[in-house]
This record gives sequence, C-alpha cells and structure tokens, in this order.
Amino acid sequence: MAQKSEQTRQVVLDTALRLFRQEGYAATTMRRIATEAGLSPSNAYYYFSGKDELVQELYRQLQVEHRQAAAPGIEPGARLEVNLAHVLHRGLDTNAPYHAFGSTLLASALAPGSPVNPFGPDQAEAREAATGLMAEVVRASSGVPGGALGERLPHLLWLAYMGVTLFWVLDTSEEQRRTRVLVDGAAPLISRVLRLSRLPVGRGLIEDALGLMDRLTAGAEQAGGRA
Amino acid sequence: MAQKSEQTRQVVLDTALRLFRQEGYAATTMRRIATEAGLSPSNAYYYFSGKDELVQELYRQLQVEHRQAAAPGIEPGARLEVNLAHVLHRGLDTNAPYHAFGSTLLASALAPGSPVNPFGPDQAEAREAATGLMAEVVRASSGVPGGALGERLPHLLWLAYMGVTLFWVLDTSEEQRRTRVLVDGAAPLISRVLRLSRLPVGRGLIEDALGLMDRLTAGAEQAGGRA
DNA sequence: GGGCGTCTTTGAACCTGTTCAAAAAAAGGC
DNA sequence: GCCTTTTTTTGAACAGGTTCAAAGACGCCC
Repeated sequence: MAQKSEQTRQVVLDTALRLFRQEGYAATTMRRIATEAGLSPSNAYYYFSGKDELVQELYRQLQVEHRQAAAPGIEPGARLEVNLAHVLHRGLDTNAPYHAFGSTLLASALAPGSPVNPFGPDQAEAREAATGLMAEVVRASSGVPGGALGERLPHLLWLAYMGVTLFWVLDTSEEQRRTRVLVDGAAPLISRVLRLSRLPVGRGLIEDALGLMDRLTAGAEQAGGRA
Repeated sequence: MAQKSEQTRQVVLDTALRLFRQEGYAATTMRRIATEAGLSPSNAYYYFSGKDELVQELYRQLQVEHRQAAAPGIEPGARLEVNLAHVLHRGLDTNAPYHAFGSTLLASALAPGSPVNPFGPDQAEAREAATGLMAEVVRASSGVPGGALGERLPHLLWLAYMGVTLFWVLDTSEEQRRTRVLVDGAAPLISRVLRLSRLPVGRGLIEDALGLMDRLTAGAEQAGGRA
C-alpha cells in the first residue's frame, strides 16, 4: 500500500523537524535523522533529495502554520495597524522555535536558484498565499487607501513581513523581544504613511515609489524586496 | 624570515579568491585551493582557520575596495541623491564579480554569531568605516537636513546600502541591471523623503520613526536593519 | 505457488571540510 | 658546527552529505 511509504516519509520528516528544533541545523546530521527514524541514511535519501529539502519542508510547514494561526484572528472593521500587527505577531510566534537556525533558513531561502527563495518562481504559490493573507488584512480592515496604492497594498505588506522576518533572524535579544517592539512600532507607522497618500506631497512620493517598483518588477519576474 | 610565511598566506588567499570568482563557492574546495596554491590541504589550515575565514577575508577586501573606489568620487556641493547614487553604484561595481555566490556571502554574513555579521560586534570597525563613508556623503552634499535626522542620516544611508545589497544578491537580471535601476530610482526618492521632514506632517512621522529606531537599538547593541 | 515488475532498503563507497600528531625545515644560541 | 626551540608542512584519519548498484520486500497476474 502507498500508505506505508507515505508514513515512512512522514516519520523521517517529523524526526528531522524535531531534531532541527532541539539540536539546531548543523548538529542534526542525516545519519542521526535516519537512525532516530529507524532506517538507514541512504533510505532517507529515497524520500528526500537531501538535507536542503528537509529544510524546505520545514519552511513550507511554517508558512502553512502561520496562515492557520493568523487568518482566524483578523478582525473585520479593525484598523489596519491592528490587524497587521496581529498577523506579524502570529508569524513570530510560529517561527519562534526555529530562531536558532533562522539564518540557515534564510541562507537557503536567499540562494538565487533555491526552490525556497521567496521571490523565486518555485515559491509563487506560497507567495500568493502569503500575499492573500495580507489581502485579507486589507479587505477586513478599516481606513485603508484605495486606488493604485490600495491594489498594491497586499504585496507591500508582504514585503514588510519579509523585512520583519529578516530583522527577526538578526535579533539576538531574549525571545526576540526587539522584533516585537518593531512590529508594534512599525504597524502604526505604516498606517500613517498610507494615510499620507491623501495629501498632495505624500501622493506624488508614493506614486513615484510605486512607479519604481513597477520598473523593478517589469520584464522578467522575481526581484528582491524593499523599494 | 617572516616574509616567506606572509607570502604563502597571500598565495593561498589569492588562489581562493580567484577560484571563488571563477568557480563559485561550492565548487571551490579546500583541496583545490591548496593544490593550486602548491601546498597540502592541511597546510592551508595553518594559515586560515577554515573556508569561512577565506570568505571573511574576501568580505573585508570588498569593503576596502568599495571605500577606495567611492570616496574620491564624492562631489562637494552636489545634491545628496547624486553622491548617494555614486557611492551605491561603486559598491555594485566592486561586488559585481562575486555576484554568483553573493548569497553564500550573505548567509555567512547574516549568521548571528558570525564575525562578518554586519550588525555584529566584530564588524563594528568596518561598520563605522562604511557609516563614515556615508557621513562623508552627507557632509559633502548640499540640501541635507540638520537636526536629529541629519545626525542619524549616515547610519540610515548605510542601512539603505545594506538594503540595496540585499536586493542585489537576489537580482537575477543580466549584470544586475535591476539593481542599477533601484539605485537610480531610490536615491532621488530618499532625498525627497528627507525634504519631507521640513513639513509638519513628515516631521512627526520621521521623528516617530527615529524614536522607534532608538528603541530598537537601545539596551544591547546590534539589531537588524530596515525600520 | 511461481514468476515478474515495481517499490523500498541497504551497505559500501566517494568527496567534502577539518583535525592532529608527527615529520621536516628554519631560526637562534653557543 | 651542533643542539634546541620555533615555525611550516605533511599524511593519515574522522565525520558529514551524498550516490549507487545490488539486495530485499511487495503486489499482481497466471
């Protein structure tokens, strides 16, 4: 039956993720994963092409978890900053157990050809899901701008999430408190910048920024974040 | 004589950097570096603690090169955006040959305990040098704001440089043209945002952003970029 | 039950980064 | 020149990721 195979695969994956959490990336050897999962090292390679794929698997799982943790808490009618902060905080909650090897994850994620590069084609689906989560935030919240800016807002907020995650990886404070401060501080700021688009000065600026973003993503796909 | 030793070290380093450029990070094995440098693999370890240190060496060298390439071209009296774009472009020039394994470099640089983490204590000197370069830009340029914002400007511009570098690493366009577009587009935008600080609306916003940054860097040191 | 094709599993091996104790070479003192 | 100390160099070895050909287990048709 196909279930046995699927089951073995799952055991390997679970063991790997547990070891990642408990021992970190480097200390989690393929041999150990295999041994603790009750099979030979080379057998693990039958199910996963390598250590990288295990990391990718973790990456994917974290994204799914994040969405499940964040989506139900989005409050219809609440201000954007509230819902945004909520979604960002849930992201931090989800990632917390893996902070120790966040940089390994990032390294794997930022490699240009990597299938987990969040800006790459392989992650288009996940990216759209994440952007969709932000779209949900935008839709549910009050006081969001319309027009060209409103359209792009989900993507922009997703970029902000990427930025927060980058900060989180580098955050060495206990329990990554600093990143919490960042989220609580940045959410209202973002909200205020958006409101600025109603004024002539802000309007021109934001339009030009969006224009630049268009130029950056035009032609081919996949460009880095942070406009 | 001590020169022989120093010379051997240099040969190893040069060989490593050449191979990094020609073959990329993964394909450049310690054994190959040693062989092409004319010594045994273990001998290379007498001079460098490992492959990482070779990468760090490259990292350091790039920073020095960047400063030397950028500093002379800063035009006194030119507008901030001009000088800023100049410095950023020279950074791209310097890094260009190593774009292929930029992500490896980043990975190594973003590891929390890593000696090349640009936000970490080990890089304080290099960070100050880079911030100093931006301070030079600020000092030489016309139309820069004063006050609290002016004081922080070098640091902020350095953060912008980090952001551009991150974008560059992810940039898959030929010759990283997209990053050039980013620099040319972002420099004027930054300049305009700074000018916004003269208006009441912008003023409050910027003050709050700076306040957030203070809170993020307060207490301990080293926090990630992107406010 | 016997044969056959596919799916799983394995042990041995390769290549990597890295370490280490011991050899070789160089430097210094007398 | 010879002995001692320090600096350089080396070969062998270890652990880790990964590959591969061969063995084993399984399901299915007759």
